[in-house]
Amino acid sequence: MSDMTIGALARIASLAPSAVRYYESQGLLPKPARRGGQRRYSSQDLGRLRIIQLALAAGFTVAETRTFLTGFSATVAPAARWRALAKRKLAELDEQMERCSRMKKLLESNFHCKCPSLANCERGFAGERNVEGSPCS
Amino acid sequence: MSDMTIGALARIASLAPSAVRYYESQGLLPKPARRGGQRRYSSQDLGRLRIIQLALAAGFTVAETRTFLTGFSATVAPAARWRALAKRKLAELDEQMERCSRMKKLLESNFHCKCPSLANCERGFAGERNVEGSPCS
DNA sequence: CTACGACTTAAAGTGCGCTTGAAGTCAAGC
DNA sequence: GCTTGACTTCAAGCGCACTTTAAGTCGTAG
Repeated sequence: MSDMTIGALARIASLAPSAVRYYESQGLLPKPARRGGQRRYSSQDLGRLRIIQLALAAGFTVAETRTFLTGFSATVAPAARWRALAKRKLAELDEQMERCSRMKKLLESNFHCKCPSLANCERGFAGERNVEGSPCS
Repeated sequence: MSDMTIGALARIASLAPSAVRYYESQGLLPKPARRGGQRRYSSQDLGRLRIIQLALAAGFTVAETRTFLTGFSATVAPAARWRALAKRKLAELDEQMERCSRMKKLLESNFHCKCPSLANCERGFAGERNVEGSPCS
């Protein structure tokens, strides 16, 4: 599992080698050991990469992700700032899940009627009455 | 509620007038009536705008959102295609909620220990052992 | 009449998260 | 020795969702 090239690591994580280099350039991944000028990665690096992928997929920016991975090294109270950011992001994640849930409901409410679009049939959307001409059953 | 200018509509929806014009240019909003050359919006337009905002916030692209709003007008089986896309997006929304949930757990697991970063303290992350030197309690 | 603020257009610019291109290096196989 | 393929760097390019800029129009108040 250890001592992977960037190509091998990228294949396992299902992303492009260029993305891995980009993460390194942005301080998300540490500068790895090299052999013959080429980067070599361990399974620990893979673990870290998976955290990065999860964070980015969950909507974190590269800067936020870096902060969570590396902390606030330059401040007087790094842990306190970390917790403050974490708290904010936890709230944002809740909001995002709520939005996804609402969008799901909107889609589902239209899925089982005859309307081929949300524009004609808006039943299920908060407070909206059916638009005239909607083929809603 | 009806007969709003673009500025009024944008203020209510908490976005920039330029964003509303952009949505119109992308076919998300219909071309509104005009008075003295200026766009006038109804509360129905506001309803549609709120759907757009929800869809985009939930991770839909502009093109996907347009499809859900306007349907597939040029195909032989619009409703069938609409349903196929809706089904795919419902699955994607589930995945996104799952990712958010996993990220929340990762953040929470680190929130209550002494680590000021995820890099040092990775407890709670699937399969990961504590990194040596981690101040994890 | 003039000044003001909010609107209009089309085109160019921005920020983010990468990707691509060009030119070069390295190790293995024939 | 030479080719091959995967790697290297750095800079430029891309797609998306807007935003900004420049120059102009409209309706109201003074």
